[in-house]
Amino acid sequence: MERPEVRELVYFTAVAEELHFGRAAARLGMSQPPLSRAIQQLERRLGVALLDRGSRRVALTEAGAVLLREGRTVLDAAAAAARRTRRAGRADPHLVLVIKPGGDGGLLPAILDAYQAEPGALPVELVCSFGERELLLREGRADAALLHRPHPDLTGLDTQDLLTEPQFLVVPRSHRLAGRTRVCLDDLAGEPLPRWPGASEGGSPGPEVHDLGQLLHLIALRRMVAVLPSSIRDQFRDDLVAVPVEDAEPTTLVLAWPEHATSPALAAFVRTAAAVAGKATGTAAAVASQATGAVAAVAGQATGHGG
Amino acid sequence: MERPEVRELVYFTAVAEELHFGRAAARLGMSQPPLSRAIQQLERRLGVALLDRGSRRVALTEAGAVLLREGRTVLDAAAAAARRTRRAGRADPHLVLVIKPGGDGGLLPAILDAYQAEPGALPVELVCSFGERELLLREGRADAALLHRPHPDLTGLDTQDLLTEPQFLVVPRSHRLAGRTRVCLDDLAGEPLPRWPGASEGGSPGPEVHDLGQLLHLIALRRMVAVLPSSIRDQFRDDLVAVPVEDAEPTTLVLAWPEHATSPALAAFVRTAAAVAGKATGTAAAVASQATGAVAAVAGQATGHGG
DNA sequence: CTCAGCGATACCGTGCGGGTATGGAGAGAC
DNA sequence: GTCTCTCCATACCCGCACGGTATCGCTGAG
Repeated sequence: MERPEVRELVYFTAVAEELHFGRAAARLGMSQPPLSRAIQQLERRLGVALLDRGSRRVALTEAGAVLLREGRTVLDAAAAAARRTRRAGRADPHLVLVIKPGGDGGLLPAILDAYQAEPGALPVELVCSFGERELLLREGRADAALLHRPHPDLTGLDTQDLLTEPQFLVVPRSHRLAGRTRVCLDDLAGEPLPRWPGASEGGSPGPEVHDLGQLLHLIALRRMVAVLPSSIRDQFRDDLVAVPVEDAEPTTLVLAWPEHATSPALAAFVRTAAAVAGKATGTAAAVASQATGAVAAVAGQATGHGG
Repeated sequence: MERPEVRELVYFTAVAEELHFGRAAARLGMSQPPLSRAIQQLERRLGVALLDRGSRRVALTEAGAVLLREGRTVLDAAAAAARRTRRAGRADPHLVLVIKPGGDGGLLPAILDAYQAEPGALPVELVCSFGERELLLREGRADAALLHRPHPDLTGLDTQDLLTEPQFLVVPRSHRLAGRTRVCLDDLAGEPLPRWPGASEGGSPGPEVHDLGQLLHLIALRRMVAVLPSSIRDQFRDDLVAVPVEDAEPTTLVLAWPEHATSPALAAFVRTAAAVAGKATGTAAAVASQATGAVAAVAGQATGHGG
């Protein structure tokens, strides 16, 4: 089979990113010759040239570009494997749920209460993060996350829809649009929109925002406006108003977890969340509809904890 | 970060599968003591017990079960990385397309012709496989595959719909259902259905089938019947007839490829296939609709080949 | 009680990963 | 042209860790 070793992939990734053996060696905390040798050995074992060595310039070959991309996924998978294994071995089993503060659609208290009432429920540790929430799942740092669809990249994750909400424009009372009964997206031309860490860089050049309080504060200060799900109004300050955005497509709150997860505790949590959301919205028919295979399959197993 | 090494994961996987150090060591072609040590070292580095060693019985801990599952994905990713890299470095760049013989909906000749007319088109190598076609993609052995939706597991793959067809029951002329103008699935109770390698084991206990000719032959011999997409009738023998199955949901022929693929040649192939399929079915609107992000993103790049 | 099975431990050799010193080839300065 | 600087490859050496053999210790079966 002739698989590359993790260490070799780390080395190659460093060189491929730096395009410079000396700097890569420094980054790896080693000297340059063994690094050169390791790359040569990797090339020999794969039977493929990975780098074009001009004496003044190092460049990736086609194969090298492929290995850089594929190797990163291997390294990510290995790191996630280590983290998930360690967490599964903890003496105090618990579920880690990552949320966007204020982004729970008001459902979270009911979900947590209902889950804690389940037999064999584990303590749920909440982690707040504005951006990169799905990254925490992929890295094995969390068991589940509350996200919003449409979402840039849900590959590798399974999901359960919880709640679909219309979107509202949030502005200070004194804003030119505050009196409108509805607006459309074109009305927002020129308005500064929030930008959270990790989100679309090129998009809106507004200030970077890290939590909901800060966001609402900045809106109140007329530094920006935002388009948010309707449930955000539960957490409103007196000086803000929400106006329906008629041509913004509704957003769906989804519970997401790493695909192929097998933890019974996670399965119970997903089931509970779907049931609570279904009860809250009355669409009981949709409940437990779409929780994807792996977790559904283990729903019957005995006990276990977050992995 | 403390990532496990590939070699350690291979060792652990062997022990976890055998639940026996001696047999695992034999399978790995080594002796038992270094294997024991390696597992101990892995456990020390992860800070987690992976195995319960009863003196007569070895069992997986919770953490061990997690690492077994996660480790397999790491090993698969590493093997796929090696294969894709090797293939990208081949002197004769080409695309590998895996098809089910007879399962191309009649579109394949037109797609191949149109693709070869594209600037920078690579030779396309066809690989025929009845079962496990998506496995070849995941393993890095092929660049693209023709599959049918609904499909058991498309995770990790991007897809482009090509053609949606109603399904027909295929029976010999002398069959009791041959004269019907339509049937429904209930009519098939008791009929032996084909079983292809890798497909649902528990399902239909019919003979195992490896290619289309064999399948049609077996149907003609009254050893089985099959429900197949309508385009199958292009390849019919005189002694078979096709009857519409009114309650079988239509099947969609999809072109699938590993997600995050970046080969421009593959992007061109996907574009061409979508265009040909759109032209054939008249639904030009759907063309290039849904070819997912990564490949679409590289459609503009210069040249390259199958990775 | 004895024996057999199996994993852990002890000990040893060698191969490989990593270090230092040096070579050699291309690009730029003059 | 040649001098020099940069940067990767080669040569050589060392220590460790991986793998092998021998043996121990535990435990369950008879």
